[in-house]
Amino acid sequence: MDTQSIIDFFREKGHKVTSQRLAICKFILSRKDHPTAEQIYQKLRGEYPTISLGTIYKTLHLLEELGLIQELGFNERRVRYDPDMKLHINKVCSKCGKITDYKTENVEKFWSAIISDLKIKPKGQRIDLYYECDDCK
Amino acid sequence: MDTQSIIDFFREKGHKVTSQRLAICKFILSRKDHPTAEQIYQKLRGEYPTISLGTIYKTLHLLEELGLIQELGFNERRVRYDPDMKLHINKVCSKCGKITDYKTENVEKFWSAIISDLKIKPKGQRIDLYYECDDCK
DNA sequence: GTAACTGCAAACGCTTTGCACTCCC
DNA sequence: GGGAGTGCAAAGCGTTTGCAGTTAC
Repeated sequence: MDTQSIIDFFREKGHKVTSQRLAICKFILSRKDHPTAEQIYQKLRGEYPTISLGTIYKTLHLLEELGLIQELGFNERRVRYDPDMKLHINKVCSKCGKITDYKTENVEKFWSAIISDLKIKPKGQRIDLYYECDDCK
Repeated sequence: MDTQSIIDFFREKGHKVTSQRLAICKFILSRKDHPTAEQIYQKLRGEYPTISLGTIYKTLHLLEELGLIQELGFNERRVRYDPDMKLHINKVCSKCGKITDYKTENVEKFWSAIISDLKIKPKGQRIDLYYECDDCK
């Protein structure tokens, strides 16, 4: 999603476009490591010295409402934000907490088999696989 | 897991058996609705009027360490506790938050195909499927 | 007897909220 | 110009921690 598409998207949905909102949105959508609000804050306060955690949270909630990101509660206290709304597996290292996304055709195939078994309309999903990553072995 | 097995299990692992610990353990292991610490507290304080939330949390952490239960962070603030450590899908209503477990042979096949693709030793998993339950439709 | 466990209350830390100020549109 | 958005600080709230008293073994 490029900058102009994001701007158009907000306006279509009736939300104003501010530089903070745009920066948070561009940042989270480009990340694959499921950052926390604090990490986003630390990263953006260089360019936007007056940005506040409150604004980060409000923007993230807006993005979730609009269906652009997903909140993932892991068993740390903090929530992480995942910009990938499509079917994928979060490979989570149970020691260091590092998260890597994983996708294959097999995931798609087997998931759709399960969905059709269940006869329900899925609204989303979240699949975690816990393991020990190479660095922690 | 019956009462005697729980007692034996604690002793084998070198932990003392107290009436509080036993009650918490029996309660959570029998539940399929992934209760929160507060719900466990409210339920048990009838029989154990002096039991404290601190004890509930300490016991739940012990049970997790021992591999008897799993902590599930959903996007509420509270953590839920799931006594089913085996492969299953948490069907989560995205409106009311109700959770139902689901298991089939297809789920097993789905997961083992993915595991063998990935060539890693899984240490656990967590699969959520979000939908709208009948009551919320 | 003593080390582990409990209960209480205070501390913690992430997240939310309220409100005056600002800035898109 | 007006209402949505921001920034700040305080409040909220689930969870953790410390410690004195208690209990299992």
